[in-house]
Amino acid sequence: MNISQIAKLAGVSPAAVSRYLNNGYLSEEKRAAIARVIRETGYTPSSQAQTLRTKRTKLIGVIIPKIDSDSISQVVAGISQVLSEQGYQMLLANTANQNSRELDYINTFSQNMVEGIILLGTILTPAHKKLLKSLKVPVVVLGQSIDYESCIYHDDYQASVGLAEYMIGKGCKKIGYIGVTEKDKAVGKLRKQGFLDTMTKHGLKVCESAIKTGSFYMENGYENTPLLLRDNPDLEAILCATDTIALGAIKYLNQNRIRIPEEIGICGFGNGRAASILTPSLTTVHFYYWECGEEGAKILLEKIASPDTPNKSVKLGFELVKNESV
Amino acid sequence: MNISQIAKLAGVSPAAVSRYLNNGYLSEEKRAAIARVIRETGYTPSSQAQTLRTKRTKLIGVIIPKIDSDSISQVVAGISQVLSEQGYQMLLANTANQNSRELDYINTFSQNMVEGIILLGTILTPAHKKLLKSLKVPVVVLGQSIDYESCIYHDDYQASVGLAEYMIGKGCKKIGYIGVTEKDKAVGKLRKQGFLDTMTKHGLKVCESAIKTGSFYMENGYENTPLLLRDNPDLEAILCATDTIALGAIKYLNQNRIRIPEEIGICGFGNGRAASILTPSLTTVHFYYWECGEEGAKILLEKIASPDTPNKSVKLGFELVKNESV
DNA sequence: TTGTATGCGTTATCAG
DNA sequence: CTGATAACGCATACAA
Repeated sequence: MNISQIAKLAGVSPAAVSRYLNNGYLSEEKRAAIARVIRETGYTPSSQAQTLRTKRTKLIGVIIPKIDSDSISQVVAGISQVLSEQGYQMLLANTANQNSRELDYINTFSQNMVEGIILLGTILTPAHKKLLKSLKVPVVVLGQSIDYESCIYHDDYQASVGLAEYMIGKGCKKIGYIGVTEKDKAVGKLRKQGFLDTMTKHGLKVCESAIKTGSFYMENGYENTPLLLRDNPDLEAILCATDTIALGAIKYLNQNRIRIPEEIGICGFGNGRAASILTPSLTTVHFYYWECGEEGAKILLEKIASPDTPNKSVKLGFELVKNESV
Repeated sequence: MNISQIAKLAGVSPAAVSRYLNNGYLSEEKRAAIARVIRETGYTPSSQAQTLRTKRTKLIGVIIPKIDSDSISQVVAGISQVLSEQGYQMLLANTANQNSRELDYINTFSQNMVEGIILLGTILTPAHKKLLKSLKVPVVVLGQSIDYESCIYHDDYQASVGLAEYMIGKGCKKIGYIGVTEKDKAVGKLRKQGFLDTMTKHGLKVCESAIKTGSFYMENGYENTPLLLRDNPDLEAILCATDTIALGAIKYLNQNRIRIPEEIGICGFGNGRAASILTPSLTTVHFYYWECGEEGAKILLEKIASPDTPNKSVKLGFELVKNESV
């Protein structure tokens, strides 16, 4: 069923039907006639053909490193809400932690298809910068601070300082750290730096063996905690770069009957669902993930509406969640 | 940049370029010439125009009730993997638990855009049935058993029987239940029925006040647990229809220093990330969520490839995760 | 206010 | 093997 068949049935020209669809000039009678035919036939215009003409797809590409993560799924939920309110659809691409696929998806998306791209950033390489700057479609990067595109990010450094101060305030002096690759500037580098700087400020040493690095998964915490304890028998607490890593650490400690926080204190980042349920509940920081997605989508839609809007970079706050694990 | 400009630059006809793009008949020299021009210009074909001709969008619509859920995000991850392997993109629609929006999205998707739809089912009404049966595009329903479309679902009933048997085997006689609306056949009705049937089979009574119903969120468990305890002072255990609900119950019990499992046993469904981390760890059943998404996507792609494939309905198994909470 | 004619970028047909 | 040409379904400039 296409526009000219409808026109024929309604006894008008295809152009009239098009005008009907787009609220153009039309007499009441014709309007009514067309309305009736469309209702009876259940006709809907082809969005492909519309796009071919108007160049508007109403599609936003969203690229994420993984979907089964508390924090990311919240960001996506925030994005999803704003987009659907504005009549946009979300094309979701999951790189499954294969960084190179980010570039592929950015390309695929930008070639055609989407009007804008939201990238949940992890490791942003020079190749990213080059590719992103070359795009015709607007981009917003979430979770990492960059200077060549609009971005929304969390105050990872200060959050880390906050947690470290809190741990030190609780009397911990010998604190270990389990993090992720520093190639991830937000989660890997800044959180670690905030910790180290705070320790230094208080005159506390952190030797090389008290710092471990691994993946974004629970295994990281589970496998590095015993190493940390082996290398630092007098360890009093562990700061983990994410709640998920902290969960892995807790799993190991529980299994080995090491009491939290009496023997070892634990902190994470992200305030995931499990944090408040655990016994003892996990001390962590709350980041505004949902808002991050929401705000990111809004900024992207603004950029689409007026392409010459200057880049914005928004730093979101955080809240210390002082629970019982330290 | 379009196909005829490329053709002009390469000194061939647009048709030749099209053939180049689609692996048609072409001499080596022309092929080389076209390849060079395409490389130099960075040309990519317009997927809209391609679609307009071929009717193929390479888009799959996926409709979910919420994104920030352990189980759902795993299903989506499974779907995502299969689709991307096959060169399909995923259009994700999040209804945010507004059931009516499911119908809207099914309509939007099916009108144009997508070649197939995956629906993560919750409450399937007669309106759903009518709409789904009227669609031209293939559909696969995940998580609910229905007879008019292909579906992949879990053995909710037997899983519930398994948990109930296990609890009874542990000596519990007075068991309460916190569930969700029975309009959700899989999670609401079957899980409850499996529990009730098993209790009856063992000659154990479950009075009305030992059964509570609420949302899919933690609040359900958190708010209904005290009611359950008030109405049934001699309660020995609670079976919760989801891990998330169980987490809410555990939160309440922890806050009120009611020991698990000594005073009250707890079970859930789903084997979410938190289950094994909790102390005591949560007894639950493992469902194959990732595989559910994977299998669903495969079946959908089969249906797209050969539209007259008969409907399939696949029941996935489960595994009892015997942890410490009961 | 209305209709005609044209083109968006591609692919399929068909004659060469 | 190749190229001209006609669709695909729609929106718009322009003429009426």
